[in-house]
Amino acid sequence: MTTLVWFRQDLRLADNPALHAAAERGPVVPVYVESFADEGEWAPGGASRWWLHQSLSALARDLAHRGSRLLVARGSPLEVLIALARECGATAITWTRRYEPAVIARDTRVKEGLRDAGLDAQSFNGALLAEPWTIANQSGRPFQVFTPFYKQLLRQLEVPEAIPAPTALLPPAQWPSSLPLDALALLPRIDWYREMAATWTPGEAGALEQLERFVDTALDRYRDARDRPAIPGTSRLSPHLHFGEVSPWTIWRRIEAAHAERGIDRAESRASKYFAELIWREFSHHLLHHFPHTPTEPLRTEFARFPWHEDARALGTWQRGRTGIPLVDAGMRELWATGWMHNRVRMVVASLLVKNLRLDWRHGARWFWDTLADADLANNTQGWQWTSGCGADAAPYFRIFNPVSQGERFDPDGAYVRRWVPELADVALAHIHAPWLAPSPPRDYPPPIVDLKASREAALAAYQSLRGR
DNA sequence: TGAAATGTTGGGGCG
DNA sequence: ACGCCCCAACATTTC
Repeated sequence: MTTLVWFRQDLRLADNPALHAAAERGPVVPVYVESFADEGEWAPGGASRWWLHQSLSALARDLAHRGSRLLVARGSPLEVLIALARECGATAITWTRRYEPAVIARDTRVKEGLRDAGLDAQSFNGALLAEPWTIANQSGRPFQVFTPFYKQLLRQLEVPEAIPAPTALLPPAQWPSSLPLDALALLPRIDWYREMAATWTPGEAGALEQLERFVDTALDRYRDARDRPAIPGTSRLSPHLHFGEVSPWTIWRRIEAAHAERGIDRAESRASKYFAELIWREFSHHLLHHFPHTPTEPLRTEFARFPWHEDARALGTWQRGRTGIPLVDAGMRELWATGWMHNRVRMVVASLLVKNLRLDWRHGARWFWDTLADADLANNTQGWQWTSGCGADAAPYFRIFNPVSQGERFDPDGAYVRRWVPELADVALAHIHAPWLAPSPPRDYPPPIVDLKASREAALAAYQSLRGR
């Protein structure tokens, strides 16, 4: 029996239940269908499209090494898949589930349509440790606070056996026609991605390499080093995870094995900070599934009438990394150059935007969507609502980061700021996070866009106005 | 995964 | 020896 494998955000061969199920039954026809129109306003942004191009091209190579191919098409998945199935005599289709509201609606229609057409359509979980509908609190409702969600997930966690990558894939009797990958025009016409290309290796091999690098060089000191943006103390797996180049289970098993080798007992292993971060990703998907309006609406409804400012100039200054606040500008420039920003710095730049500048969090979420290679609707929505204080288990609104003291705490030698803000290369360490206080501030670096103390107080007052009613 | 203001404690200098 | 003050360090409260 020939099976189409519809690749989406599971761009890997190992630990891929949809591919495995197909390969067990006979010939496999792997296919990617560009159908961004179905994703509406959350079609992939520029950085994500660059990554997707690289990742698809890596997947095509990996498939070729196993005697197979990656077919590329664009348009309505239902029509494309039915046509391809006819062309190559496939009778079944498998894929890995996604959780974005628009995609769920689309996939439901696709599954019905395929079955109406007499095809065997089957979807699998290949992206989450626990799918959103498998976890509920005592009263059967979704969790809205992280810690009880985290504990419940750990309680019911059962690590499945790894599924090895198939060593060979049977080709169909006849390969259907395919577009060349370039026809999807995922790469920008202007070459702005040089630094991204130098920073990342998209694709399954790159993902597994990065996992090994993390385990070898950063896992042991993760708890403290993960907050230091100047050093590679985080996993840097987020874009790989978003595109499914590595499964969360592969990561989980690898970390558990490393802990075991290093004499860390099971309880301590389970309690590790890195696992908690993986489970934040699960929590984000849980929230997006149960509260599908949250990409555009605050979960806490009173925030619908929060007095946001509208200031296109300030937004542009923040986006370009010209706020005059070193840690913020460093982060925004790291994002622009590499398609990624250290998580500690994401919280700081977000706090400045929504609290000190008091711009609507949706402007920030939109900018991150277009510039992050790891842009993920669940994580991005959750992260912005958390910072803004309008989400589930959110930082209270009055929790306002001071980018100067955050810089002093987490970039104590100024290395991160100096790396991304070259105008500050010669500023003394004492003033690196607040150069406007230096005896002679650098001339080519702007003064701060806001007074941190005054804007903090104004933000608190705005928050009070919500509570007063 | 906050910061700043306010309160408390205790060591040490000093008359 | 003692009380007093200062202030750093820490804890608590507030936003």
